[in-house]
Amino acid sequence: MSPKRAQSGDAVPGGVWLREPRPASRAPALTRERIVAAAVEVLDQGGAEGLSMRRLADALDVHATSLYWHVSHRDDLLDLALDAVFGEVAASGGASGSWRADVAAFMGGLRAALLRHPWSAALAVSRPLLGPNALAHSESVYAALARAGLAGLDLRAGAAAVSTFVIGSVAAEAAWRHPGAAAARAAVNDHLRGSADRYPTLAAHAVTGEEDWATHFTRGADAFLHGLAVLGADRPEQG
Amino acid sequence: MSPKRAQSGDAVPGGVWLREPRPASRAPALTRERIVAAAVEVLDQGGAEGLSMRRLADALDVHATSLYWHVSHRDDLLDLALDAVFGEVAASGGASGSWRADVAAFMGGLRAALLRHPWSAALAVSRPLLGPNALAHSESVYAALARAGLAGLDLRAGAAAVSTFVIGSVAAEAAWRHPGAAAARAAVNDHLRGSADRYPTLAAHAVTGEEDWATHFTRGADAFLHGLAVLGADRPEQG
DNA sequence: ACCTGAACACCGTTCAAGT
DNA sequence: ACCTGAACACCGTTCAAGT
Repeated sequence: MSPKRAQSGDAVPGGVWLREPRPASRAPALTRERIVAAAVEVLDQGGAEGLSMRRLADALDVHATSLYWHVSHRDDLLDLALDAVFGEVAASGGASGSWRADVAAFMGGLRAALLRHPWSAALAVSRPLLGPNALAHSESVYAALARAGLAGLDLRAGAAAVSTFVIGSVAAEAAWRHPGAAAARAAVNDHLRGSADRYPTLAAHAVTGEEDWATHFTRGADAFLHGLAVLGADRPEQG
Repeated sequence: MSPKRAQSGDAVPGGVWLREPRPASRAPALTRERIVAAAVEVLDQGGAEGLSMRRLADALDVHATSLYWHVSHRDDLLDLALDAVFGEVAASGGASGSWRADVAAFMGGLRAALLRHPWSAALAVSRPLLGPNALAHSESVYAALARAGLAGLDLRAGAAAVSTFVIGSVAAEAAWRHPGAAAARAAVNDHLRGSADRYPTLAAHAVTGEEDWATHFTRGADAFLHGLAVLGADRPEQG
């Protein structure tokens, strides 16, 4: 628990033999990679608000203030951890012939990675995604949409919309995946049914048992990709 | 600054005249409405992380612990403030004849309200939107999409996608609207141009001066609504 | 019913000091 | 170069007490 190592030997006679020699290569105990890996683990267990500098330091058997040598804010930690999640997205090559199938695959891959780390989607909406892994993913989407005929502002809008849709969907899904979500959903259904006069359409159509998030997602993505295809066909060249 | 009122009179002779009589109607100093209004103001000034119980209490000339009589967590405050933002969305009636025009109007109205309170979109992605104003907005969207021919799972997926797109877009936009965003954007552009080997498509197409968020948004929304129209036409009836 | 005040167990971050 | 330890200015939340 408390970070201690045998360093300053007490004056015990013959104590040399009991002490480790100073390591020759002096490899730093902490590295960015170790810190980020530990941060992802802590985040997986306790969510974003469970990641404190002290708790992370504890997990690394180190003092909280030591982290500041490798990282300048807590926010940096979050950004690094988030990019690590983007790094888990299967690269899945690229040109399969159909840009639409490629983009759908990218979206599905990102969704899977974000779902594996339920804290990540909520974070991704509000932070600029500029890490190397996030950029690599962006590059793939841009390339596929360019093949669809999008360019300039349309291309940027399309790519942004794709990310926004995936990340936003997972964030919503993750918000409903906590323990006790079933009870919460039942309470919502009761509330809607009881307010059928104020929310008639919701009472009739929004009430549901366990939602099927996966087809929810693919169906929305389908609609979306269809719209993008039309956008590409409508404006074949544009700066 | 510090919350004080003349209550317990010191034993000054004739001091009765100097003290206010105990107010007859004993109206509570704090109400939920006052608290929420103040919270929105504090959030507008300092963002989500600038809202602390103590700071909010200060703004209301009250002790921090007094807030807990009216509200049970800080999270409640955030949810209430968020629903207040949804309350700012112009109701804009409904049936204009074209469901698509109606949904586009709802999306634009929500975007405007969220942009007025830059902290709100990032919050909206990760919290269930169950306040009365959020539900009223949902009801409008559901009703319009039902007129488009969507039903059952398609309707829920479509409505969720509409909200997700709007809220996610504003969150991204808000993240780029801080002071110094221009410098940040320039740095990003430099970085992308310098990494043209790794991100060729980004270097060619993602680099831009000041982004035009509004047309960015409407173009994405257009593509999206087009896809939803197809979804409605493809599956005219479905539970 | 509504507000105060003290208290508890935390936070992120700094900075001088050690090795 | 890298880590420690003390310190500062905060946090959310509880609970008994006042009126």
